[in-house]
Amino acid sequence: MKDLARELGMSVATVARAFHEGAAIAAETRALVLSRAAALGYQPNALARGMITRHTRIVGVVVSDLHNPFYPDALARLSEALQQAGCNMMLVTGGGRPGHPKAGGEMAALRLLLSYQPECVIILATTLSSAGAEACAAAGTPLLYLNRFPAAATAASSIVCDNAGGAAALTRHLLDRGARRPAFIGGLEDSSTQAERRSGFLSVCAERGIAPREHPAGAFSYEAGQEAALALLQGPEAPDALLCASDILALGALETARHRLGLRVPEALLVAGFDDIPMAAWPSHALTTLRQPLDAMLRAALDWLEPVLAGLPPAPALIRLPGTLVARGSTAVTTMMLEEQECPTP
Amino acid sequence: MKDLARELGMSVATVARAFHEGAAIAAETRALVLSRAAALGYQPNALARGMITRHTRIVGVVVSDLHNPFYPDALARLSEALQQAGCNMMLVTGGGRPGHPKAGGEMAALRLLLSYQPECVIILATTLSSAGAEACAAAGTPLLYLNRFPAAATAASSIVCDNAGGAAALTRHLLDRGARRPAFIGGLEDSSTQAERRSGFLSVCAERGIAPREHPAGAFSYEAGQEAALALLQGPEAPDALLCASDILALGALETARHRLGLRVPEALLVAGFDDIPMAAWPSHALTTLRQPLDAMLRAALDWLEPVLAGLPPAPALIRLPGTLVARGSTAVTTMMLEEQECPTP
DNA sequence: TTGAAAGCGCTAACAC
DNA sequence: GTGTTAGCGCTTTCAA
Repeated sequence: MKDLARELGMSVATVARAFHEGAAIAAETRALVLSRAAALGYQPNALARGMITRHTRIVGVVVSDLHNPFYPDALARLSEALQQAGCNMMLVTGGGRPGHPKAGGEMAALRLLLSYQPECVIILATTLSSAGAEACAAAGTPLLYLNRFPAAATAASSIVCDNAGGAAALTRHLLDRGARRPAFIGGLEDSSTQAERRSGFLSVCAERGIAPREHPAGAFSYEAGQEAALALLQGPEAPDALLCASDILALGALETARHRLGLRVPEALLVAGFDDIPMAAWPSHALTTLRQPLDAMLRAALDWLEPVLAGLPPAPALIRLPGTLVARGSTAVTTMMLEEQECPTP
Repeated sequence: MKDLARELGMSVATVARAFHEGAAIAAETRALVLSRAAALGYQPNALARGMITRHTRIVGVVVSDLHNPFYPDALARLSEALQQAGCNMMLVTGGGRPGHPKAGGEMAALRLLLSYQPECVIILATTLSSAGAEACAAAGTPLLYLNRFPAAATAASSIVCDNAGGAAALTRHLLDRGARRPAFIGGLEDSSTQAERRSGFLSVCAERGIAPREHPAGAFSYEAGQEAALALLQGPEAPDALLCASDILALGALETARHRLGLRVPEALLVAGFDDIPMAAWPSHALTTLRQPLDAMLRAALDWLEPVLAGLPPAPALIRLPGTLVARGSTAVTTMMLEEQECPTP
């Protein structure tokens, strides 16, 4: 910038003003500066700018599990939205469950992230313990949870799908289609998503007087779904319907039920998931699921972001948006089940 | 930092030194500073540090298509590797093909990224036209292509899978299993990946004296695979084998062939992909594919990164690593095909 | 509308 | 080992 100023015979201050929307500068001066800058490929240094203005236009994003296809999808949309808002995304990925060897690395990465003075941190994950929230609080960085409800202690904001309501709708759907021995396959033990979905399942079972079964798969992964299916579906009194805490779990269970245990879905077993990842719609799977309202969630996130980028304190929000039940072949009513329904228990 | 220095009765320089590995500072002084800093949740400002040292430890990453499951996978590993190297990742996502409405946004985002003075930019994508490379060159930022071979003009480095060799191996695999009318389903028109995979296919066809067929799907997506299958597989002289330029394409084609066209795979149609995304291994799909050597590619990327982070000019590399053919059910030899093979053309 | 000058938070010479 | 000083590239008062 100093070079540019010298070359154009102006002060650095004038050159700097050319790069600012509302600055007091003659239109022609600005045009001159900008054209010369473009020719040189010059751009103001965002680090230096950030130091002075105390606005970096960096948004930190923490994603725990890119292997669950829900997250790449959400991340892509979030990234697009941030780019449109003129922000830059710093990404931290964190492997696995808290207490896991990798969890430490995640915290270190978050701390490193915070040292770049991001405008805020968005946690797009079911994990990351409260330690992360504390670190953000200590740094004075606003925190938004997407798809996770914060622990009671934190002052963070949160935007989630109505997990309990969605799971309840799915459970009713399963029961209405003739399920008599439904089971819930849980995901990551200490995630709010899992807890809420489970409670939706349990409450509908209670309401209908059905004994709930469940299996803690321990993770939101295809492999966990496989293991859960193997553990649950063998033996005489096996479940006749599975509500899985996420689609990727459901697909692992579904594939295992069909191809390893030889169970027909939906004839002998109903399966439902949660999220509506792209693979759920593939005809081989045709997985009934609850579609998360991603668009609405991101819109809410951007609304939350607006004051934060303007330097104002964020409006602490706890937003819960309803999803949509998407019924597909994995819970289709077959003739066999209709007959069962007509003459329930002997 | 000033506050900390005052509180501890030291100069800012001493406090600063506590945060640097090799700095000349007494062990006890350092311990004192670090413990007080930890208590306050203080961390040095990375922006200020970056300005002086001219090392930001920011690595820019451009990903074009998070909807293709290959990329989240690669991104997750890259991110982990970068975090381990003490770097922070700035992510730019870019929608679609060049010339597309979104392509402009991608360039704007890249320019914004460059203004944060990243140590380098890694392009994890088949797209992003040479304009991106020029912008990096103008900014003096080293550029590494992962999974894309650069245009002749650029000075950028590149790490790719041996696409031509892999596609050739797959083509031989298909022909050895009895394919007589193989077709290639291409992806994004102007990507090097697509061009190299296509050339591998064509050269083996030529070598074996087989007339190649092909269909330009126009994108590396499930939907493009669906459309390609519909366009190719109807009519009397339809292909009996598909080599798809990527797994996600192949899965779109495979699902459509089976569920919409009623074709049996592998009995009536062989299908192979490229990449080895997780879904390829799911039993419903059991897709034969060529596994990209992601681990080796990332290792090579880190080797390339090392001098760059040290401030040295990067060793311009054009690294091509061999993949592994993974044979699965979608190209299994069936009795029917064996018979065909035993008495080829009447 | 422009220029001069101060300073954001930190590091790196250089003295001591 | 530690303090002093200058300055990274920019924005932003304040005067002109």
